Amino acid sequence: MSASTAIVWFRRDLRLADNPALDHARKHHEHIVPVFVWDPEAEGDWAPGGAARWWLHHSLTELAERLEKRGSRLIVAKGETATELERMRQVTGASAVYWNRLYEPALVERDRGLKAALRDSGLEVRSFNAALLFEPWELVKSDRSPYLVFTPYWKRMQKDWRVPACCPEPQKLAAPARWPANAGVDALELLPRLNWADGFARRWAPGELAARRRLDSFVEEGAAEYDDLRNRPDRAGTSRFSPYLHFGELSPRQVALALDEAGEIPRGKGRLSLLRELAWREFSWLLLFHYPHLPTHALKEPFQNFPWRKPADYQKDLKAWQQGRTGIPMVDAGMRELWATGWMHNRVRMVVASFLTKNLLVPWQEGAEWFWDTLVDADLGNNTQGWQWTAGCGADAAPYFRVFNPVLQGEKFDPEGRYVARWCRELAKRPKARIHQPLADGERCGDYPRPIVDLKGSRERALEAYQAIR
DNA sequence: TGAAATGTTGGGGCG
DNA sequence: ACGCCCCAACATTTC
Repeated sequence: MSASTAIVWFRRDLRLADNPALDHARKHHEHIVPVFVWDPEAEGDWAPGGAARWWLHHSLTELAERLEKRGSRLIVAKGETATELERMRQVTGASAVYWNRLYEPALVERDRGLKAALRDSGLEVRSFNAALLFEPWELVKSDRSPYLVFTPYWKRMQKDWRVPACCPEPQKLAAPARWPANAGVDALELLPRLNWADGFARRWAPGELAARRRLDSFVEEGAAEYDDLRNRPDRAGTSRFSPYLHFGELSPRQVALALDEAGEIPRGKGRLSLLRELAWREFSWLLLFHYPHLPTHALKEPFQNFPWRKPADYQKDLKAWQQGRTGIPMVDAGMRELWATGWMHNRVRMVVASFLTKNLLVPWQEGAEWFWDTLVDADLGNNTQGWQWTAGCGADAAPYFRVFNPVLQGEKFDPEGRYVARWCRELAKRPKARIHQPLADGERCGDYPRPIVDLKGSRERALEAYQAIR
């Protein structure tokens, strides 16, 4: 081991365990400089939204504490990444920069340029995989083109499956001779100015330690019932891993390894079900990597001609949807849960997305943008692919004529109406049997709004719109 | 990871 | 006992 210094550039790999860039630095260098650079301009239209910034603030704060406990620091900077890294390199005399890869199209390009520039200036630069079980270029069809249908992709992943290896968490990180200036996390001003995020803290504990607790309790308690309960928004049946995975406080390798190591009994059928969900995540990133225009453009070409309504026509409906005031109980419950907690149950995401794109004929990009700003787990791969899947214009998407009926979905997955009653308090005193129904003519229930569209009529309108591009 | 319309089957009530 | 009808339950087709 040489007495050299390495910069470890943290991005969305905000953990110490199973962090290959950090692990590599620790093995090959004496001194480590952990760095985070806030450079939202580099992310183009997809810099973290409001809810994600709240999460990021707390996650960085915790990471800084954890590093301090190990004799190190998190150097936080704000500005153009290349400039900041160069400045830190000069102060510390670092000879290497390491990071874990990101796959957003804008960042892939930025990082490629950065890597070349840093190497030209004489630094050793290496990047690693910390975010995915398989790289987007690893699992492709034999002609090297990406999979466009999930099932064959999933089969392929199972065929190539290997129990993942995780690198260890360092207990001690040697400080450099000289630390660069540290702006600190607060200087990034990531917290919302108003008290919007107060409810987030009641629901969520960001950070690596909480992530690991979540994983442990899932393996011990959640996994066995996951297969049965994951579609039930009225029960705590999902993994709730999504924000931890997005920020890299938890790696998919750690999840898969924990499930592989757990015995048959505690994990039940949950192991394969959860791995399947991880596979969807991988599939989403694969698509985005190979089709960089996906966040704004439908994968299926004919959808360029889809007769979406125009902004002037749908603005009011979009607002009602965002505020959870559509008059459709299941939809409003979901949108209110999102606003209050920065998260929405996946089943309900599909319901509200189907409602926006099909019943309201609002372009899916509007929904994707709203989710981007309000979800703590907003993730360009998952969000893009989820919206395109629901809108019917993506890879292996639900055919356009699959229109979710929010009343039936509610009756099926929230059978006692407890989810709706929780988020739409006005409806809590309604007879259980009718709780998922929109208000009937003349019926009143507090100030709960009348339905902004007729479900049957708008469904037919959506099917007619589909005829236009067939 | 749909919903609704349409088709089929079979049990039971009834003359 | 038998044919007829009704309709729930399930299956298939269509969007």
